[in-house]
Amino acid sequence: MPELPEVEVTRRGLAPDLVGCRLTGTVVRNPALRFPVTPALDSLVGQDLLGLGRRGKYLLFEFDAGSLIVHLGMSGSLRLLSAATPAEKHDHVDLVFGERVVRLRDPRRFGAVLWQPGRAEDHPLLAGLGPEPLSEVLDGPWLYQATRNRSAPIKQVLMDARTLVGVGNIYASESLFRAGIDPRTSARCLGRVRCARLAQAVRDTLEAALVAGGSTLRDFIRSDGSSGYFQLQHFVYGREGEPCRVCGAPIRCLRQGNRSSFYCSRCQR
DNA sequence: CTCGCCACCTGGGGGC
DNA sequence: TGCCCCCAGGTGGCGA
Repeated sequence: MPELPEVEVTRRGLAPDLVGCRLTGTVVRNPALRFPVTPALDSLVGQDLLGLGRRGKYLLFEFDAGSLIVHLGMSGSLRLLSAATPAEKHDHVDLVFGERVVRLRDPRRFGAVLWQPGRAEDHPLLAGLGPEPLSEVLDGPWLYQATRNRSAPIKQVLMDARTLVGVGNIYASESLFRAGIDPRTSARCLGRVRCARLAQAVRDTLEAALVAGGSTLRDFIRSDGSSGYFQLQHFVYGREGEPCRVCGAPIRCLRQGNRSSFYCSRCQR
């Protein structure tokens, strides 16, 4: 489900209403997410939320003693609701802030809710992550250097969080289309020019998706319950057989690492 | 190291 | 209708 734009849209939707508020309760209806939900969420009750951060696709609820790390997996969403709203199926975890509640819904239960004392970046899941794609770091020279000893297809290297965080299956396909690069190209075969084009394409794609509120295909909804609409602007993702928006050739689909990759064989070489 | 593949889990859609 | 198989936005962990 959520890639960087969807997670960031969620963060921006929640932060203005929650930062500075006191956590007054927690509810764990089903702790069996990808990892067991951190026991004793209760110990956070009474603490003030100092900030709501993000690292890659992880949301960081920052308290004085550490951070509650939340990952939305494939099908997770966080909504801000009245605390009186009845929970429904797949509503696994609540963070209650007085009259309001942040509710995690995650049908597939690939998400995670983990407590990390101290600095969130010290958590083992976050420690090995690559740089943020919307930071100053991502540019042509950096991408060129980062791909030199990577023989895997560029699509899979883009989706590897140790290379770069935040780019998942949708935005990898979309970024490669915008850069005019075939997703099967070995990463190390990209020259400086194509690396520069791809770095810019990743930034442009993620920023355009952010502006559109992310992509809503199945499960993703914003914290206020509304949908993102970037899916209406997808050039290739989910468009197999439909005409390329640039050249009209039919969009093709192939499997890479057991994931679908969509591309235009005329625009991408 | 890196790569390629499997696993986790539920639900929706298509084909028969 | 019902059943079965495939597919889905992520990513840790395994063996090669």
